[in-house]
This record gives sequence, structure tokens and C-alpha cells, in this order.
Amino acid sequence: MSSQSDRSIGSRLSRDAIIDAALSLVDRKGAAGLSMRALGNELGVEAMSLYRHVHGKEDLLEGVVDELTAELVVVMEREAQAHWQTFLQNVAHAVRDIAVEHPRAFPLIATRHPAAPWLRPPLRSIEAVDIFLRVLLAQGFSDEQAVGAYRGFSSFLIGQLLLEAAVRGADVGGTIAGQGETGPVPTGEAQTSSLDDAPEVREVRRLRPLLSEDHSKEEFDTALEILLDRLEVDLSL
Amino acid sequence: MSSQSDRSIGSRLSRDAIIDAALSLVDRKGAAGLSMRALGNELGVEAMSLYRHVHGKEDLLEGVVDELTAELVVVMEREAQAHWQTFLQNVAHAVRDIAVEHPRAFPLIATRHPAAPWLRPPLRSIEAVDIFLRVLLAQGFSDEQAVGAYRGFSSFLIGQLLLEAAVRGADVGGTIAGQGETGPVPTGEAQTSSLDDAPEVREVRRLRPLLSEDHSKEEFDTALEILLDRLEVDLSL
DNA sequence: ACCTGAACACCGTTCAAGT
DNA sequence: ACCTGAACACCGTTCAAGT
Repeated sequence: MSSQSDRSIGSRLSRDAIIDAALSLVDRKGAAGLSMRALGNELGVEAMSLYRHVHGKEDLLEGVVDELTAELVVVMEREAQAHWQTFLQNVAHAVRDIAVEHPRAFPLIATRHPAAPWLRPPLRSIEAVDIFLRVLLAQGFSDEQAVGAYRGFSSFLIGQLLLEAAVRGADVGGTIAGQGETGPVPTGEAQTSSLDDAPEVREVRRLRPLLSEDHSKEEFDTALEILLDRLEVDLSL
Repeated sequence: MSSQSDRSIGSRLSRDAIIDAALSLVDRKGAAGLSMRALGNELGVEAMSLYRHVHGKEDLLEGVVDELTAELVVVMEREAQAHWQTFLQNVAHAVRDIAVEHPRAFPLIATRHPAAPWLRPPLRSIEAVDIFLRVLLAQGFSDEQAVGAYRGFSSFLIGQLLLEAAVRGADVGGTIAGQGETGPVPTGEAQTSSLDDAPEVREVRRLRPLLSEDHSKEEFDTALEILLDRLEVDLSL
């Protein structure tokens, strides 16, 4: 049942298995918890063995991001014939699913530099961008409108989801590098008292319940609708 | 003229001097280039000496982010009497100035977890949020509208500026951890040929000039106007 | 009071050596 | 062919020791 015996049943070390294990480690411990040595340990192998299958840690992280976003190309190809609004809505929700399922890995998608400067996360592969542009161009978008939509869509997704993932990732366990998930997290009351002694925090104090409410799903959907409405207006000019 | 002699003229080691040097190091080498040892070296001192003034690397990074965002509270207090649209526009541009001046440090603002889960970057201090809410509440925003504006404003800034900072930061020098700024960057032609042999990249290829155009300032301004328009519509309902 | 040397427990990575 | 031991050049951090 240990990782080691799993592997010795014949699965062998492979790039895919290594990337799977790396993603699982990031999901559980955060990006700071991913080291070549810890990953080797997870797989019942010495760290040095990993270098036979990945070119180094950068390549490994790239692999993790690629695995996380691979599903997006599948969704985009499947929905390529849909109306562009439906297409964008389905892609957006597919990206949000990734952020919700992997809150501690999502920052990697948002912050790692794509292969070219004109690629923007989370649609950071040439194939993904090509499908994106083709779908919009086929439905009446001009070149400029399609490229503008790519940029606006990218910024929208990163802005919404990086902040949502941060909240969800913090729930899973502290992300402060040195501190494991065993740290005593002061709940509500303790935090409250430390805020109250500041001189000018009246509104924050009064509105804290409201500030703490989670409407991330609704906010995402309405912000997405606003983006789609704007694109539609631009299109009809 | 060396850092060491600068310090021995009497400036002494201090938390502020350490944080200044850390920010400068991140600006020049990226976050991966900031180590306690490299920072000590920069200041003409052993790494261990830094621990007398900062509590550790996490505290140091927190200090860097606080220094980067300190100016925002100043701007907000100065503009607190302005119309809320002017107020938000000035704050937004102040945040963008930070991203443009410190493209390699800006990801720290976007990704480091604030002190409480209801704080969102880049307005990640209680004081900043309190001023923000007070200004809006004083001009007719309901509690819900003010909190909603805080969230929308935060997401907008992170989405726009993290992607803009990534492009500018890549220009300054490769952000891939192991690779210094001396790596030979293939310019245009080399990248082009590597993309062309893929089967289905027609639109990306045709639109690459358009994709590479930098309209970040205009896009920021128009996206900001759209956000302000939406808030105004909500307000008048 | 302030800085340092030495040490500890980690990193990523390379490469000759083992099986 | 695939994995490992040993080694190198780094990390963050602690603490007794120096000045």
C-alpha cells in the first residue's frame, strides 16, 4: 500500500508518474513543500533517479502546469462549434474547476512565465490560443477583437481565480513556507482582538462578517457575464 | 563606493535598510535571487547578522511587500475627499505604478497570503481596506456595494497587472530560477521557426504581430472605466 | 550591543559507480 | 537500462563565542 510497493508492482518510474506525484504533493503541502528529495521519497526512490525522467525542477514544474491545463484544450476542442458566448463560458468554468480542485497549485499557472511573452495564463499554450482565436474569428470577431478578447479573458480569469484560490488554499493549510499545517490557527476571536486596538478600523470591524462571506461562485458568474456583454457590445458596433 | 563602505560610514544595519536592499535585489535578480546570504553579501555583512533585525525570510518578504504598498495608503488618504470615481482611478494608477516600477517584485504582492482571509491583494492591510470602504460608504454605497466594489477592484488590479508585470519582468531578464540574465534569448526568428512546424497554429501565426503589440496602458484604462461604469450603474439602481 | 564562526538540516544537480 | 552513493555548491536558521 506504500508508494514504494505501488511502484514495485511494475509501474516503473515515468515522467507522467513523477508529475502526478508532484502535483499531489503540491496539493497537500503547497509549492514550497515540493522538493526533488521529498518527491523521490514519495515515490520510494532516491531524488537523483528523477533526473532520468525530468530535466530538472523547472521542467518538473512546467510538467505540473501542463498537466493541470491539459484538460482545457480538450474542453475547447469539444466546444469549438458552440456559440462563442457558450464557448467562453465553458472554458471559464473549466479553468475555475482547476482552481477549485487545486487551490495550492493554481498560483503556479498564474505566475510561471509562458514560453512566449504574448502567451498569457491560463491559456498558455499555442494550441489553446489558436483554438481560442479560431472560434472567435469564425463567429465575426475581427483580428483586433479576438486578440483583445484573449487578453481580457485571461486577465479576468487570473484576477478572479488567483484570489479565490488563495482563500481556498489558506483553508487547506498555512502557505507560509516555514510553517507546516500543524500551526495553531487563531480562529475569529483571537484575530478580532488584534485588529480592534487599531485606531481607525471602524468600517472594517463593522463589515467583517460581510467581508468574510464567500460568494465566489456568484461573483465569478456575474463578472463573466459582464465580460461577455462587453464583448458582445464591441462586436455589434 | 561598495555596499560595505556605504554601511560603515555610520548607516548601521537596520530593518529598513535590509528591506530596501532586499527589494533592490528582487528588482534586479527576481525573487529566486533573494537569499539571506546574497542579501548579507549585498550589505557587506554575514547572513546571520540579518536575523538581529528581521525575524526570518518570511518576515523579510512581508516587509518588502509592505514597503511596496505603503505608498497606497498615502495616496488613499490624500484622495479620500475626491469623488469615488476619481479616488478609485488614482488608487488604481498608484497600484499600476508599483507594477511598472517593480515588475519582478509585483508577483509577491499578488501571491503572498494577507494576514486575514478577507483581505485581498493589492489592498492587503486593514488600514487600506478601512479607508477604501469609508470613502465609498460616505458617497452612497451600501455595505454590500462597498464590499463588492473592494472585491471587484482587487480582482481587476491583480488580473491586469500580474500579467502586465510578467511581460515587463521577462524583458528585464529570464525568471526561470536556474537561469541568470546572461542566457542567450532567441529573438523573434528562432522562436518563430519553433512554432511554425506545429500543425494547427494558423491564426496564432498570422496574428503574432497583433498578439505581441503592447497596449497595456490603454487596456488598463479602458478596463478600469468599464469597472467604474458598472459600479455607477449598480449605485443608481 | 552587535556581529560572526561553526554547525545543523536541508536544497538542486552531476557523475562515476553499481546492479 | 535504470537506479544509487558520494560529492559539490548552495539554502535558512540557531547559538555559543567573539569584539
